[in-house]
Amino acid sequence: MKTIVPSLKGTRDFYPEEMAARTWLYQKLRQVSKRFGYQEYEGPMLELVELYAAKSGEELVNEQSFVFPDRGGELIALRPELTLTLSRMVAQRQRQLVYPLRWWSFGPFWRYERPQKGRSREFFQWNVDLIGVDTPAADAELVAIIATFFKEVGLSPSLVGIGINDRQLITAELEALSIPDELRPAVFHLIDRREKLPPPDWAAYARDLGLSDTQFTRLQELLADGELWKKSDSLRSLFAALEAYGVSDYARYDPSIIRGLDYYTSTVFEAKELTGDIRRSILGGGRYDNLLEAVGGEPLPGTGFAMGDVVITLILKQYGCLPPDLGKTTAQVLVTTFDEASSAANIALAMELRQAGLDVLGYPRATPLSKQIKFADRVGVNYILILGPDEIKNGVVTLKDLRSGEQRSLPRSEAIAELRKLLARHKSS
RNA sequence: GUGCCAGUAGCUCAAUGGCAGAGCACCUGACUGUGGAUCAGGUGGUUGUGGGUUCGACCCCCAUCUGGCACCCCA
Repeated sequence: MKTIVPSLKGTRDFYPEEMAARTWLYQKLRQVSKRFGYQEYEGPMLELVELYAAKSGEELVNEQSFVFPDRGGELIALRPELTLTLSRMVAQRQRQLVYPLRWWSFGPFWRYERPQKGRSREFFQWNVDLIGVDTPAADAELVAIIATFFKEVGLSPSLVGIGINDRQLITAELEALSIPDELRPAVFHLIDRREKLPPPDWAAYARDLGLSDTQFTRLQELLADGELWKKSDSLRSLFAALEAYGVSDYARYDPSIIRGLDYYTSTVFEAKELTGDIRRSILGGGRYDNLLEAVGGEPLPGTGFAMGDVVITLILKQYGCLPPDLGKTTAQVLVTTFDEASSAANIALAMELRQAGLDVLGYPRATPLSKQIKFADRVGVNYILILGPDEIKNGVVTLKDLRSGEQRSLPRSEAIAELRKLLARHKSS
């Protein structure tokens, strides 16, 4: 074997089958986003590092981004997320945009992390944001979009769920426990770790942070309290709205959801697979009411979420939700090339079909029919047309259905209409 | 960035430190105007890469790359 220059760590090659899966996913996202009236947008893949500095979270920008100096010495980042780009784009036109603003996007992102199942260095992300309103109903709309998407791709509430919490609620509870403000980020992190660490380690971590025994006990009670949300006006409204949307079966209160990014101000949520072995979250999001100010705009509330393509694709594959014929050609017909003499007639026939709107493969060489039929079979075309000397003499074409194996000859002038009929029937069945 | 596990044909995997193999896939033929099934035959490898130990290395040692698991972080 010759040496092939390897692909870069953490990148993926999209062969036609994977590309078809990605496009399929994109179409689902697009459909759901549109259904809720969101508009598609896109930002640059390159941003100045300072856009992210201290707003996304130390680690994300300092350790987990691709950063390099450009020829002028400016520090450039391959975008690790979209929310700050979105905030900048909104801030730049803040006075002329119409609110509430609803935008969505699907594009590539990069994070310099150690690749693992469900995590690559280059990935695609669905971003959906609603800006200009700070109501629980706005958060509920986003959760409803997620639930609608799950339903649309065939993931039932028994397979995936959306956990919801409010950082303000937890903050208030921590204050009630006399946990000092400066300890809050650390305690948030502690809460975030609970399901990951064995209980003794978790307890040790809490002690190391300086929590007293009573504070620790109360914190555990908080996290076990499935009714805690009832103390929060906004969470009560949010869950009531989800009821109205008819998506309550996907959503549930989860006091341990905190999220890592620093810019979330109140509502936070996260979707996960409920039963399977994929532990990484499918998507995450929340409310970020200070972000516009942070990038130099006027204060403006916002809420949104992001879903990576890697985990969701694994899950869709696992549950057989992806269409089965993704690796197949999308061509509908193969026009064979019988021999050199009839080659021109075959090319002309193929072009006629294309002009009629059919997706048509030709065969760029005269070889035995057996080869061409085998090719059609393997590539996944269902119909083939044969136009050889006999057919040309009689003004007909031979149409073969590869699934049934049946074939018949029909007047050449009727070929298009007949194919359309067969394709329409096949599509509807 | 840390620790652990793995890497052999296109794929899934064998091979006590002693001749690199099987199944599937692929190609050819049985079948020169007809695919799938069956049968017969065939192609395919610098054992991830580079060093070392050894008479001899897929096997042991070191480094490195890639993937996976647990961290870290997060989509």
